[in-house]
Formats: sequence, structure tokens, C-alpha cells
Amino acid sequence: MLNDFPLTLKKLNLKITPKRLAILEILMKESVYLSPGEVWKKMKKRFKRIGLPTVYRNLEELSEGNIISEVTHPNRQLYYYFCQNRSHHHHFICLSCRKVEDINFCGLNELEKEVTKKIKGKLLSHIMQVNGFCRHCLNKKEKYFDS
Amino acid sequence: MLNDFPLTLKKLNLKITPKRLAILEILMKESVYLSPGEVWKKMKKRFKRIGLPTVYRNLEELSEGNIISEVTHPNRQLYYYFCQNRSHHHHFICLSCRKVEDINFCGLNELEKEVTKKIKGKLLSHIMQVNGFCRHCLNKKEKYFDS
DNA sequence: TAATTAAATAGAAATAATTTTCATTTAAAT
DNA sequence: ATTTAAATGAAAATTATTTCTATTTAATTA
Ligand SMILES: [Zn+2]
Ligand SMILES: [Zn+2]
Ligand SMILES: [Zn+2]
Ligand SMILES: [Zn+2]
Repeated sequence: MLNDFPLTLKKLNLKITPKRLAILEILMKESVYLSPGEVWKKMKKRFKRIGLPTVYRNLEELSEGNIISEVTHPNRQLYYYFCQNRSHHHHFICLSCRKVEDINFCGLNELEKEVTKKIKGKLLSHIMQVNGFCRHCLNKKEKYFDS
Repeated sequence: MLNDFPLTLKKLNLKITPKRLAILEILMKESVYLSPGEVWKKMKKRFKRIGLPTVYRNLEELSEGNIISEVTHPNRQLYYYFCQNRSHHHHFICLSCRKVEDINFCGLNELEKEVTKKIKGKLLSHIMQVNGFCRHCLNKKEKYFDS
């Protein structure tokens, strides 16, 4: 079940709390990557008591559980994105409007080979991300880079 | 000339200051990635007056000029590395001892194709990095993750 | 259903990396 | 030597992120 969030949380041994579900729902409905602070703002509309650390913690847990993905932004701030595509893949992110698109290319096999054969080390994780302007933003006069 | 730093700086329209040269020299002699604070500590041994912002600024400029490369660390702190290899390539970084090794694989062509053909956007930059344990650290009992 | 327990949370405070500001110094062009 | 724009130091500010701890809650058990 793609968006059976309670089941998803159960599988990760995370309790099914209204706030966890809301965070997931917020990210799922959003078509762009969001910062923890932005998720928090949206959460405050739904819950009268909601702490920013709760948002940070949940986003981190969900990211660790591979439910959401972390965006590696040039400004080095945290952003998260919920992607429906459950298979291993990477992203193009628009630096202007924050849209995310899937990149159907990953050199993981080649990287694995290099690391094991040549470097003789252990690959723990890899980052691949393409930053740019999406089709729409390419045609806009003013590029905006909001943090 | 590979390490003609004055020439390198001139090409980038950066003034040839003793501190710039020292920062480059420090990074070049180091076999691991360093944080700005760590570079600063080493600079303080050479200059009695040296500000941390100067180190930050210089590292950023040198990185922009592609003289040194920024490390995308999982802890999201800044680290820099001077790599002799002047051609476009990517890195394996050891999360334990901080060693950096070149990865002779890059999907840039494929990424370009995806971005222009499928996404119809503009590729501004891309990140590819492999994080892991190097051969040496794989055999150590204790992994250490110093910030 | 009530009791139990460990996980989750709020709120306040702390942390610490990074950036900004601005007065002074310096590299390099004239 | 003079000039000028770039580079720098020191102090202060910023601000994203994390830590701490008392309280609440989800989920398990009796
Ligand atoms: Zn866009
Ligand atoms: Zn995706
Ligand atoms: Zn190592
Ligand atoms: Zn390299």
C-alpha cells in the first residue's frame, strides 16, 4: 500500500501519532521540498501545541526510515521531500521554485565496483543530486532563491 | 603548472596574499578534509593575527574557483579538500579517518541528457559523493566520527 | 477496561557553526 | 609614491539545529 502511513510507521517501529501522520500528509501534499520550519508552520495550523523539535525529530526519523528524502541544498540547510517512487533513484531539484523531479539514472553499480575493487573500502551511503532550474523557472525573468 | 598558487589566484582575479597562499598550502599538505575551524587553528600557528571569517571567506572563494572542493558531509558541516586531480571527478570520503579518494566514474553525460531531454531544465550543478569506510578504517575496531 | 511502560512531545534553553558589519590594512595598478 | 579596490580583524549577530527535562500519550498487558 503506497500511502498507508500507519502501516508504514508500524514497519519502522514508530508509534502512530497524529503528528507523525500529519507531517507525512503535509509532505505528501506538497510538490516542493520543505524546511523543518516550514513544516512546523503548517503543523501549527492543525495543532495548537506543536514543538519545533518534534518536527525536526520526526523528519529525521522518517528520513532514516527512507520514507522521505533529504535534499542536499547548496545553502546547507535541511529540506525534506516525500517521493512516491519507492525504488532507489535520485533527484533533480529546482533552486528557484523547489520542484523535485526524478532522475532515472544512478551509477550505484559502478560506484560499488570502484569502492570495493579499487578503494577496497565499504560504501555506506552515496549522494547524487542535480541542482538547476526547472523548465518553468528557466523562462521566468526573475529567479528567486528563498531560503 | 599544477601548484603555482600565485598564478592560480591571478587567474581567478584574487589578490595574492600571504594568507591565501598559506590556506592553500595547508590544504595541499593535508591528506584529509578539514573544517574551516581546523584550517584556522593551523593558520594561527603561522600568523599572529588571523580571523576566522577570513578563513571562511577564502575557503569559499577558492571553492567557487574550483581550486578546492567542498565535502558534503552527513553532519552538514563544511569541510574542504584540495585535490590534485584537475579534471572533473568525484570523491569517496571516509567517515572515520576523513581520507578522500577519487572516484573515476561520473554520470554527468547521462544526467545532462536527462535534464535537458526529459526535464527540459537547466543543470547548474551536481553532487556525487560516496561516503564510507576506507580500507584502513574497515579493519579498525573502533570507528570514530569526530566532527 | 484499567494499569503499565516505553516512546513521544512541549517548551525553554543551549549550542555552535556561520555570517555580517565596519573600521583598518594591504596588494597591485598607476 | 599615490591611489583604489580588495582583503582583513575583531566583535557582534544570526539562526538553524539540538539538548534537556517534565509531562503526555500510544500501545501493550492484565
Ligand atoms: Zn523551478
Ligand atoms: Zn523521487
Ligand atoms: Zn578511513
Ligand atoms: Zn579528487
